[in-house]
Formats: sequence, C-alpha cells, structure tokens
Amino acid sequence: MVKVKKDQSTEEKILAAAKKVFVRSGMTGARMQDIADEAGINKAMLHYYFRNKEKLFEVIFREAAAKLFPKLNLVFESDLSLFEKIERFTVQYIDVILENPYLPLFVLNEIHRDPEAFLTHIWQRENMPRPEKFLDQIEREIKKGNIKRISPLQLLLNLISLCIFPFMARPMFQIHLGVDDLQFRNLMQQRKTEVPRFIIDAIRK
Amino acid sequence: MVKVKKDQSTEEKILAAAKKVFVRSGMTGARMQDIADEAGINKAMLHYYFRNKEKLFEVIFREAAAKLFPKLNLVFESDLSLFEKIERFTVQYIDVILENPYLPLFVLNEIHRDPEAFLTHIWQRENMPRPEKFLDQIEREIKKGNIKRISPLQLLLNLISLCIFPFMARPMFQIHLGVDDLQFRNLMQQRKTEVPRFIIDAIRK
DNA sequence: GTCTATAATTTGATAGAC
DNA sequence: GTCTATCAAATTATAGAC
Repeated sequence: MVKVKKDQSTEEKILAAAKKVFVRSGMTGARMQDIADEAGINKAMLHYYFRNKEKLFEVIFREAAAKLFPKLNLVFESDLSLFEKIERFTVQYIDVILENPYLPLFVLNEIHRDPEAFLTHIWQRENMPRPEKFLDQIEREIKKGNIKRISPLQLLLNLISLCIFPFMARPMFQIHLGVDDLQFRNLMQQRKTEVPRFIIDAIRK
Repeated sequence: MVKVKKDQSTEEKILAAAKKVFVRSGMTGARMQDIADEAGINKAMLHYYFRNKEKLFEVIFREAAAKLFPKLNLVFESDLSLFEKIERFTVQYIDVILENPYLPLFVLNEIHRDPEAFLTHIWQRENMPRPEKFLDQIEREIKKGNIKRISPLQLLLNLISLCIFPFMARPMFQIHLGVDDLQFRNLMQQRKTEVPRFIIDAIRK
C-alpha cells in the first residue's frame, strides 16, 4: 500500500512510512522492504538516509516516546487544584492518544523488549515524567482532610491506567463487544469527562 | 541460560522454554536457537515436535490467551452481588497476573500484530469473555437506585484497566519511580483491596 | 528420539551505474 | 539523490547418521 504526498521530501516520506510500519509491527517485526514500499521508494534509500535499521528505529521510537509524555509535566507541575489537574490530565492525554492510538502499546512493548537501549540512548531527561509535585499535592489534600485517605502512588496509577489502557486493549473490545472504529472513538471521547468524574467521586469525602 | 528440570519430558521442556522466550521477545523477535538453548536441547528437536516456528508459537499463544481470561467468566456469570463481583474479579485477576506479569503485554501485542490469526485459528469460544450478564447487572443496580448513573461499558473498562495496566507499564514505573521488584509486588498486592474500594467509592451513592 | 551438518530462505546492507 | 543488482549474515527448516 503506497500513499505518497508529492510535496514531501524523501526523508519525510521515509519517516512517515517507518513510523507506520514500526508502530504496527514493532522493531523486530518490521521489514526494511515494507518501509520502502510504504514510502514508495527504493530500499537502498533507507540506508542512504539513515544508515541502518537500528538508527531509523531510534528516530521513530524517540519521537513516539516523547509524544507519549510531554504535555503531562505541564499539568503535573502547574499550580492548578488537584481536581483540575485530574481533569486536564485526562483530557490532554486522551486527546493525544486519540491521534496516535497505537503509540502506548508500541512504546511499552519496545521498552519491555530492550530496557537497556531505552535507558542508555533513547530517553531524554526533559521528557521524563516528574510526578513528585502531583504526589505531594495529593498528600497535602489528604492531610487537609479534603479527600479520602489513599496512597498517592495508587491514585496516580489509577489515573494513568484509566486513560491509557482502553487504547491498548482496543482490538479485544472491538472483537468481543462488536465495537467499530467510530463507536470506539465516541467511547474515548466520553471518557474525557467520565474518568475525572469517576476518580473525583472515588476520592471526594 | 539453561535451566532444565530432569523429570520433564522433552516436549514439556520445549514448551516451557518457548513460553519464556516468546513472552519476552514476541513472535517476531524470538529465535528458534534461543528456545533450543533455553530448553537445553537441539534446535532440530523443535521441528521434530512442532514442525515449525508458527505452530509452536500458536500453542504458546493459545495457552497464554486462555490464561488471561478463563476464571473471569466464573465471576461474571455468578450470582454474586455487584460489589462482590468487583472484589472477586480484582483479586482473581491480579493474582493470575502476578504469576504471569508479562502475559498481558505479550497477548495484546500479538493480537495487534496479527488480528486475523487471532480470529481465525487461535481464539476459542469457551475462553471468550462474556460480560453481558455483568453489564445487565450494572444496569439493574442503576435502575434500582443502588449506585450512581454510569455507562456499564465504561465501568467495565475501568475495572479491567485498573487491574491490568499497571503490569504493562511496569518497566516505566520501575525506571521513573525507582520501584524494585519486591516493591512492585507489594503495590500490586495492595491493589487487590485498593481497586475495589476505589471503584465502589466511585459508584456508591 | 536425538544429534550434526547442511540446505533453503529471508532480510539487512552495500556496490556501482546513472 | 536514486535506482538495480548483488552480497553477506542471520535464521528457519530439513536430511540423514546413530
């Protein structure tokens, strides 16, 4: 399947094709030939522009990992109230993933496959989640008696789980519950308000 | 790395080794040589017992997918109260996954990589989750006024997300929060009571 | 059933013409 | 920069002795 936008440079065509193929098939499952076909160019060009498969993969993976986290720190480290942070986090995260629904599974899978590579030359300090301020804020709200006692870490886990997991399990839902693409999107849109409500109901006194 | 239990038959040794290697590296990343090494036998034996890589993979994947779902229907279709079902589901699910922490990522990833194979010759009717009764029960409890209004499907999504996702994101938590293996296990043990409490607090009127 | 040796195939990578 | 043709390495699969 070849879809080429004529105004794209060759390098851009390669990157777009590589992203598509790597995200679908993973580093080990992706074939250089598939990427070349998808980009509508020759296989040799991939090596001309990116030297080898690993280098090309690193570019794609770094970009993917960066996209999965970046805006979150803006929310985590802002001066919003706890409830407002929960709401904004949910909306922003679900919106990001709606545009890249297969990114979470791809990224988590590649981290699992090769955690060393992730640590040594993929991960950037700036992108690392820094949830400390958020965790402290939860602790303070508990001490002030504004919300129920709960382990801040568990609450953070809950928040992230509720936002991301449905996207990773998408194929299963579509199979078992007969949910089509449009219905799935609607479900996720609905979650942007459902999840914060659910969490706040759970912790409010 | 070769660990061999002497009382295992060759076939059992192969299956145990294949499970380990496939779950770690995925279908495309796993090498027949790795599996042979892990089993402490010769590569040719793999083909003698299972003909080819694909057949061997299917056996492993089928078993893995079955393990990820089976007991759930016992809970879903039982006559317990809604709150009891939520509690039992959580405990049983987390216990199963604690013994096979990498199964969810493996299974969801392989389904995503090749959904056709999953549908055509992996999936068994008996293992399919049948959440209808559970969804109906939620609907009834809402109508009776026992719990808050919530989309039954969203509630089911929440329940499953809260149980499974932390295992899939495990490498990230370990990296970012400096959580070691023991601490992670303790967190998940804690979740067996935290998650039902969280959910029930969220939906109770 | 189990092994060694080897064939067959796939696939990443390069050489060299244009 | 781009292509065709080809190589080299990795990996699945089989043949055949024991």
